Amino acid sequence: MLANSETRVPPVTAAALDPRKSPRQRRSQATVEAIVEAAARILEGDGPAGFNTNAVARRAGVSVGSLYQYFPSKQALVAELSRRNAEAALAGLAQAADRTRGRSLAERLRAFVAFAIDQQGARPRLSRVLDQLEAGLALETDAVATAPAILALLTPVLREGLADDTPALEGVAGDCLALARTLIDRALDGGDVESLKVAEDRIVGALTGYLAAAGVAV
Amino acid sequence: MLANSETRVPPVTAAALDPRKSPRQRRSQATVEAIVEAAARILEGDGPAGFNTNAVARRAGVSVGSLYQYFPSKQALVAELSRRNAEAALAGLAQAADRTRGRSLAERLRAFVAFAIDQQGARPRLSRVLDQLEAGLALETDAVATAPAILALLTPVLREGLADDTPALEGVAGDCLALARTLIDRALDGGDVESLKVAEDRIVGALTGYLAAAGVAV
Amino acid sequence: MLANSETRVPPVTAAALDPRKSPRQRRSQATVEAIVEAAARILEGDGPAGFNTNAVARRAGVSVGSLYQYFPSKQALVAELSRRNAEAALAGLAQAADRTRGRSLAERLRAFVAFAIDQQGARPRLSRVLDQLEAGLALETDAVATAPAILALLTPVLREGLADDTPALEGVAGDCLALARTLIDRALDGGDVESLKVAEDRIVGALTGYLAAAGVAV
Amino acid sequence: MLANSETRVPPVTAAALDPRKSPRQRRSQATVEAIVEAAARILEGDGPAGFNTNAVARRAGVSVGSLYQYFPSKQALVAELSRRNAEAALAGLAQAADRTRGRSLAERLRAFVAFAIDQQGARPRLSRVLDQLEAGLALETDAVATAPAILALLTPVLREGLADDTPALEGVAGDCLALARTLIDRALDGGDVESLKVAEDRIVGALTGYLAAAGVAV
DNA sequence: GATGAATGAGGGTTCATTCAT
DNA sequence: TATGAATGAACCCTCATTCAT
Repeated sequence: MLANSETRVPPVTAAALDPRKSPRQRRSQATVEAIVEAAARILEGDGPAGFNTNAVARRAGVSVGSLYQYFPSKQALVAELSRRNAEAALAGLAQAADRTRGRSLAERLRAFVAFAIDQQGARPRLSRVLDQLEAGLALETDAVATAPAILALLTPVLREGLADDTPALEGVAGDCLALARTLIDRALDGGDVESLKVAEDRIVGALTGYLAAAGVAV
Repeated sequence: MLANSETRVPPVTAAALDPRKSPRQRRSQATVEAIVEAAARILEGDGPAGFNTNAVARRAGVSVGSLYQYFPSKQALVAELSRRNAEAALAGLAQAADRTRGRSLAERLRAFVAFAIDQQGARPRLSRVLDQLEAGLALETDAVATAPAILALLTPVLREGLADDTPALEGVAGDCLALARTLIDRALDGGDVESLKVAEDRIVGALTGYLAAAGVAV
Repeated sequence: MLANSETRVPPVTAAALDPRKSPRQRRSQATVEAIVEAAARILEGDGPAGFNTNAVARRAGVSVGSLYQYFPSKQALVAELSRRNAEAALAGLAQAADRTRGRSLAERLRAFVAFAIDQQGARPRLSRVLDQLEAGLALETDAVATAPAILALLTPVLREGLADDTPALEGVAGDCLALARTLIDRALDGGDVESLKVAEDRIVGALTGYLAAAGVAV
Repeated sequence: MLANSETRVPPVTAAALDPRKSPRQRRSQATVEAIVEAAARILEGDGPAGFNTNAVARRAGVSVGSLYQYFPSKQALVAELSRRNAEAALAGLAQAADRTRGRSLAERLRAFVAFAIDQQGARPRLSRVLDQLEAGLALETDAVATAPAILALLTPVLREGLADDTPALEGVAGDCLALARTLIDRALDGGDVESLKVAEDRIVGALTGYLAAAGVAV
C-alpha cells in the first residue's frame, strides 16, 4: 500500500551495497546469476510492488539464505542490478564513442541516443523501474551515484564542442543523461516502434538545444 | 529495508484517491490542513521513508482516526498533495500564459520555466519526492495522470508555433513537461542560487531544441 | 476480516443492554425507530460485516451521538432488535395458542410453526443474522436469554400432552424452539416458496418425534 | 465491543482459505500443530472474542510471522479448524456406518448421533463456537460448505429408507445434520452427563419424525 | 437535545533478515 | 554452503465511543 520505498533505512554505507562476496565457484556464479535475473524479472513484471527478497529467492529457485549469502541486503541487490545496467550502458557508449571518433558532436550524440534507446528498449519496464529505484536510493545514499564512469566518458566528448577556454562542464553531462533517460522512458511508454525513430530525433534536438545554451557547440 | 514503494496496491480506482469528505466545519478544515502540511513536511524531511500514516498524524497533532476520516487511504493523501501541487502549477502557468499572450513562443516558454523553477524551488525536495511518488502511482494506476489540465493549457500554446497544418501534438507537451521537471529537479539539487538562472537558460534551450525537432517553430 | 464478534467486551451487565432512556417525545420516538430500522436493514444487506454504529447512524439519517443517546452501546442496539423480534414472535404465538385452544397438540404445533415460518420469512436474512448475533451475545452475556416469555408460553401448551404426573419440561420447550429456528432458517435459505409448505410438514414431524421421545404425547 | 463477526470480508475465494504451505520438515509440523491447538484453546476459552492472530501466535509460542507462513489469513485458520473437525466427524460417521451396515435405519441413526455427541462433547465449547464461525463464513463465502463429504456419506444411508422410487433427498441430509448439531449443542450446554443419554433419545426421535415426514421410513 | 469531529487501542498482515539444522 | 523456518518490528486501517460545540 504505497508502502514506503526505503523503509527503516539504517545508516547505509556505500560498502553495504557491494555484493557480499564474489562467487568463486562455478555453482555460486550460477546462483548469483539466477538471483539477479529473478530480481529483474520480478521488477519487470510487478514493479517495485512484489519485489521482495523472498519472492526473488523463490523465483530464482534458491533459498532466501542463499540470497543473503551473496547480497547483504535488498538494497545491495538493487545496486547490483543498477551496476549491471550502468556497465552495459558504459560499454555500449564507449563503443559508440570509439566508432564515431572524429565525427561531429551531433553525430556522436545521435549515436549515443540510438544506443540508449536500444538498450533501454530491450527491457523497457526494467529500465524505468530501476530509474525509479535508483532515484530512491540516491535520495538516501548517493551510493550508486549516477554511474560516474559514464559521466567520465561523456565529459571529454562534450569538451570537444567547447571553445578553447574551459568553462565548467560538471553537471552538463549529468543533465544530458537525465534528459535523455526521461525522454526515452516516455518514448518507450508510448509503445509503437516507429515512434522511437521520431523520439530519437527529438531527443537529439533537445540535447543540441541544451548544449548550445550551455556553451557547447554542436 | 528498501521496502517496496507502492506495495500490494489493490485495484485502485480513481475514486479511491479522492479525499473522503470535504470538511464542512471550521475545525475540520484546520485538521485537514494540518494533515496535509504534516505529510508534506515528512516527505521533505525523510523522503518516502518515514512517510507513514501514523507519523503523519502524530506530526499533525491529530489521531490516525482523524486522518482516515478525511483520506480513505495513504495513497489518497499523496494524491491530495499532488493535486495541490498540480493546481498551483496550473494557476501559475495559466497566469504566465496570460501575461505573455501575443509574445513569441520562446518568451512564453521562458516564462513557464521561470515560474516552474520558482514553484519547485519553494519546496524543492517535496517536489522531487512527489514526482517520484507520482511515478509510482502512475505505474500502477494512472489515476493521478500527469495533470491533464496542464497539458491542456500547454498544447494550444505550442500549437501557435505550428505551420498551418496540424501534425499530432500529443505527447509533445508531456515531453516538455517531463524534460523541464527533470532538469529543474537536478538544478535544485545543485544548490547555489545563481545556477538557477543558468539552468533556466539551458532548459529553455533544451525545450527549444526539442520543439524544433518536433516541428514546432520557436 | 473475520474480525471477532464481541471484541473487548467489558463486564456487560444486563442493564447495559437496555435502551438508555425511553423516548418520551414524539421526535425522539421517530429517531429511535429510524435507528432500529436502519440497523435491521444493514444487517439484512451486509450481514454482521458492515454493521457498525457509524453506518447505522448514517443510514438512519442521524448522528452517532444521537444513536448513543438512545442506545448505550452497540450491543444494546442488537439487544433491542432481538427484543422486538422476540416480542413479535410472542404476540403471534400467543394468538396462535389462543386460536387453537382446545385443539390437539399436533394442530397447535403446526399453527406455531406456520406462524414462525411466516414471521421469519418476512425478513429472512435478518432473522438468520440475528440468531447468529444472539448466539454470540449468549456466549458472552446470557443477557438476552432466549425470550423466556416465549418459553413460558410454550411450556404449558406442551404440558397438555403430558400424562398426569409432571416430569421435568425445562429444556424441552427451548429445544423445540431451537430446532424449529434451525430448520426454518435452512428452509428459507432454500429459496423457493412452495418448499416452505414441505418444510412445515417436516418441522412438525421433527417436533412430534422429539416430543414423543421426551414423553410428550402429540 | 461486539465488534463485527466477519468484518470487511473481501471476496474470499475458496483457495484463500487453504493452508498456505504444507510443512515439510518436522519442526514446522510441530509449529502448525501448535498454532492450530492454540487457536482451538483460545476459541474454547474466550470465544470469538480474543481470537486474534497475535493472541493465537503468542499462545502457540510462535511469532505471528510463522502463523502467516502457514495460514494466509485468519479465516484460513478457522477453515483449518473446521476442516479438522469435519474430518474427524467424517471418519467417525463412516466407521459408525460401517459398523452398522445392514441394521435398521433407526439403529444407524442412533449410532451416528451417539458418535456426534461423543465428538462434540470432547470439546463442547469449541464445537459450538466453530459452528458459529462457520455460519459466519458460510454467509459470506460458502467456501467451507458444510462438509459435503459428510452429506455424501449420509445421503445413501437415508436412501435405504426410501420406497423404490427416488424422491429428491437433497437438503434432507443437511437438515438432519443441522438439527442434530443444534440439539447436541444445547444438550452440551445443559451440563450434566446423564442428560446426554436422554438427549440422544430425543434427537433420534426428532430425526425419526423429520425423516418420516420427508418420506423416509425409519 | 443533536451533531459530527476526534480519539486511539486494536487487529490483520507483510517482509527484511537471521540462524539452527 | 544451502536451506527455509522463524522472527517481530512496522504499518495500514477500522470502529466503538466520547465530548466540545
